[in-house]
Formats: sequence, structure tokens, C-alpha cells
Amino acid sequence: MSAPKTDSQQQILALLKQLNREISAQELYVELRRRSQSLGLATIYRALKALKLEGTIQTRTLSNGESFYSLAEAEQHYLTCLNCGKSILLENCPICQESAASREQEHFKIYYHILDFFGLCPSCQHQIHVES
Amino acid sequence: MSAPKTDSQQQILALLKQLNREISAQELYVELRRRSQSLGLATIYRALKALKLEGTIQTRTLSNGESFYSLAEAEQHYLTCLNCGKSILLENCPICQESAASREQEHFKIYYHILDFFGLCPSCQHQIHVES
DNA sequence: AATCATTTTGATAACGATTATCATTATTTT
DNA sequence: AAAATAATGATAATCGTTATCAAAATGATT
Ligand SMILES: [Mn+2]
Ligand SMILES: [Mn+2]
Ligand SMILES: [Zn+2]
Ligand SMILES: [Zn+2]
Repeated sequence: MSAPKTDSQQQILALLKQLNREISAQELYVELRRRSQSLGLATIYRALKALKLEGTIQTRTLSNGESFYSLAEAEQHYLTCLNCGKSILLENCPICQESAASREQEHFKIYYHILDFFGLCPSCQHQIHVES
Repeated sequence: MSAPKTDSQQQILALLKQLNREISAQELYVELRRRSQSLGLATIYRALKALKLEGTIQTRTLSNGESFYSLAEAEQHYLTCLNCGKSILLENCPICQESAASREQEHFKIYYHILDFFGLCPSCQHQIHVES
């Protein structure tokens, strides 16, 4: 479960633990640079990929193709607006208790899950009704 | 719920109904061309966006940024491998019965939800253990 | 310590799905 | 018919991500 980690992986992991929120690769790049621990962008993507394959971090990819990274232990249930793209973090998880994906779990090694509700946020409901 | 639809929207909708599986925008482009109903790629993206905002179709975006489209009524619960990216469609839904996102539903208009389990498929479990 | 092999890194180019632009064509309204 | 509006398609631009490749760092071997 815990493979040997490179310096860059450890730096990223430490920052993710400290921030305790999901963050994009590009944001990671500027944030690390701001803390005078700058890493190349390619290195960041490489480290994220390695941590992802270990199951240490999880990824959520928005419909615009941008991905956000966070510790795998964090919650991942959102309410996402199809219009403005903003996501609202949900507190409770309807499935964590139940034996999720019971049969498939035997052979498929599950690291985490994401439950995403898609629709329109209040302001976008207005905006769309007005402009159409 | 059902806004006036352009010809291109109707063509895409008809094809989605017929195929009854999720399909990418690029695939749609070649498939429509194959059926001598060719549409411009920009038009396809425009139509997909409009149908999405109506709640008629749903989108699932892979971690590589590519999006797949299908009718909103179809199931959307997957087992996705972090290594090869392949997704396995799950049959049962652990949450459809329960009043999902109960409180938020009042103001946030939910069209559909996606429940995605991420991990490693059997073959990728082997592959990674061998090469490391 | 010096040499060699392996790993890690970073600058940059390449990639590819999506989006913006804009002129043309179709449709509707007056 | 004329004007206004909407829809379309070819193409350029965007942008997050991935591939490339040479340099630097690390570890092993003599
Ligand atoms: Mn959960
Ligand atoms: Mn369901
Ligand atoms: Zn919104
Ligand atoms: Zn796999």
C-alpha cells in the first residue's frame, strides 16, 4: 500500500494534507513555488499519477477536462451545476455504510468512489429562464 | 423541460436513443457522417451543450478530459480502473431508492447523478505488481 | 574515490478535446 | 421581398495534459 516516495511526491502529499481541500495541478505548481519549493510542472503530474495509482490520492475531473486532486480519505460527494460548473461539497454519504459494489469488489480493487449530482444551481436556474 | 430542438439536436438525440450507450462527441461526428447525416463538429458540441442544460442527456468525463454522452435516463454507475481507464457499467444503484441529497434538492435542481468507483481492474493489479 | 547504472527532474514541444471566431446559409418576422 | 434572427460549418485558438530528452541527482560496484 505504501510504496517508496520521491521527494516531489512527499512535498505534494504534505501540501495536500495541509490544505485539506482539492486542488488542481496548476494550482499546486504556483502554490509550491510560492513556498519556495518549486517543482517542474511535469514532475508534479508525474508525482500525482504515481500517488493516484497507489490509491493515496483521488482525482475528480470536471467537464472542462481539468482535474482536482485530494487525499483519498477525504469526502467526495458533490452537487455540480451544469451551467457554471461550480461544485458544492456534500456532507453525508448515502452509500459508505452499505457494502458498495459487493460482488465486483472481489476482483476489482476499489480505492475510492465519487458520487456526483448534476443539475442547476439556484442562480443558474434563474439565468437560464431569463435568457431563453 | 422540453425546449424547442434544432435539427442537429434531434439527429443527435435520435442516434443516442438508437445506440443506447454512451458515446463521445468525436465518435458522434464520424457515426453521423457514416449515416450521411454529417454535421460540423462545432454544431455537435453546441447541440450537446444545449441538451445537457435541458437535462435531456448526461455527461461523464474521463480523467483524460474526454467526455461521453448518453440519455439522462440511462444508468450511470461505473467501476473505473485508474490505470487503463476502462469502465465497467454497474447494474444496481445503491442510492436511487433513498431520497438522495434530500435537503439540497429543494433549491438545487438535480438532473442526474453519477456514482463512480475508482481502483484497479484485475489485469492492471497484476501489471503494476510485476513492473514495480 | 571513481566509474557506471538507474532514477528523478525540468524545460519545452507535442497532443487532443473543447471552445471561440466569423462568415455563410437557413429560418422566421415584418 | 426585405430585414432580423437563428443555425451551421470551417478553421483558429485555447488549455490541461502528456511525451520527449537532456541534465542533474542518487545509488551501486569496483
Ligand atoms: Mn462516501
Ligand atoms: Mn442511480
Ligand atoms: Zn450554476
Ligand atoms: Zn485496468
